[in-house]
Amino acid sequence: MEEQNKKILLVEDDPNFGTVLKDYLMMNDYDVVHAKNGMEGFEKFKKDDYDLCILDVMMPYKDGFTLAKEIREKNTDVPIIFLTAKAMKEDVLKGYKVGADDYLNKPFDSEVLLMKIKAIMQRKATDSVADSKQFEFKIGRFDLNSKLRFLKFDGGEPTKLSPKENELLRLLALHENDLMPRELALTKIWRDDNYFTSRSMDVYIAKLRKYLKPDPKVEILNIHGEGFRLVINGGES
Amino acid sequence: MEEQNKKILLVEDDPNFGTVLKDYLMMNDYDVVHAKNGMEGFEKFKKDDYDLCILDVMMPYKDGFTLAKEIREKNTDVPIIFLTAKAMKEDVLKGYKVGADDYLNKPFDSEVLLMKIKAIMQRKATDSVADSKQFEFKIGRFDLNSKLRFLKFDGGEPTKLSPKENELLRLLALHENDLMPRELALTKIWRDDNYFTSRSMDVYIAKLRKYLKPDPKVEILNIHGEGFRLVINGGES
DNA sequence: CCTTTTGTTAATGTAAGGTTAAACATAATT
DNA sequence: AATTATGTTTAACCTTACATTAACAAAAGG
Repeated sequence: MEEQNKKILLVEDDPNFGTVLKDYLMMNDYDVVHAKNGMEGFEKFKKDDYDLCILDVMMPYKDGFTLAKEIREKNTDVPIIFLTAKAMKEDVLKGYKVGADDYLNKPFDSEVLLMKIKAIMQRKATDSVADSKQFEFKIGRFDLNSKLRFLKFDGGEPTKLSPKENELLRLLALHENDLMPRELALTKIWRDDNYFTSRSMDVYIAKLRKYLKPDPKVEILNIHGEGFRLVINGGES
Repeated sequence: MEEQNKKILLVEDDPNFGTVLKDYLMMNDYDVVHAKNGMEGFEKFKKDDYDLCILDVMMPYKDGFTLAKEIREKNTDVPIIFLTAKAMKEDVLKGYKVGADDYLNKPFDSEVLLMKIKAIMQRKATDSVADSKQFEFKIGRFDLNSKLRFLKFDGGEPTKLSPKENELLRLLALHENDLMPRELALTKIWRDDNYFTSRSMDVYIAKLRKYLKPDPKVEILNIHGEGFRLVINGGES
């Protein structure tokens, strides 16, 4: 079986440049979908799964950062590369905060872009081994569907989870019975590790504990200074 | 105990710039080792484990790329950031080929560097599953899980250990039946060897002895002026 | 001895975590 | 446009966990 081509979402409002770049990437064996603006970009993103997003920062109506934020809400993992005309510091910082994987100033060399793409794809390839797209978890008498953000108790009526609640519970479940380091959740979910995000996370731990109360065998334990542990008591006898 | 700081190897031949950068990074809670040239950089790299390498490209004797290649031979995973004065395309490509994680042109904004470092560490944070250090020990009838900081007696209810208790017991277990020098624990755990830390350690030895009391075969013996010895009596007959 | 090192317990101060509510922000609905 | 619902952050206050220090007793070793 030959390798499936990687799928790239390219959002670029300049039609000439966009077309040229699209063709160039396709010549290099990537499947490219080209959106002409932020709106369209988001629509196309929702409709399909992509391995990488290349976003122009300067676009009318909806700029690249805003688009990136929307994309991040739906998918915390997909790599994002920003293209920008100006090398403004604030922009770069803003980009990294939204979770940029890389940053390119126009005009850039297409070969350099290719290398960056390769490097990023490679990184993701190794990461994803551990990451293993997993969306459904059994947590004691609960069922978590992390894609729909539903938490069901004994197969009854599902409780809706907010994005943060959901992500946090998912991370905990991925590390069931094992340590889920604070830092991991903060960098993965909050994308920043400081006093406030840390307190915010504590608030969410409290919320999750409340949700999980119906099953006394399920607990979220704290490991002081390290992180949290989702334990299912009497899980394996 | 607070999170262990990330360790950065900085290889930069310009003493002024290097020192300033080092200080700046240290102010931001990174442990930084500064090497003044490629040779020294490689020596230091071999001697310790680093979470990130920041390499100047233009250096006498051994340039950053060559150094990076050597580093890659020993460690395929450690992230590398290149610093370079010129934004030459060949350089950038060469950098990515050697497995660069990022690339910065001098002069760069220090905040941007910080964000890049954060982003990279974040990426690596997931991988750390593969880190596999030694976390589990059998100590007589006890089981120590040094990751969760648990000490179980006869497979019963685990006792929670504090970070220091845990680290100290782990060090003792690593040297089971053998001398664990005072100095080792003090430098490794307390990061300082003076009267007070030494007394503090004695307090922790007392605590550990209390924990270990249930199994009379397990003892922590003192070797006057030298250190401690964790012995399991009748361990191997 | 008598000085240094170690054993042990208790007191203190600081940092981290638990919890609740208010503030803020954003999207959805009217 | 105004209102309501929803999600998230910030603030406040309280509790628990942890590390250090002090104080005093007991061994060790010259």
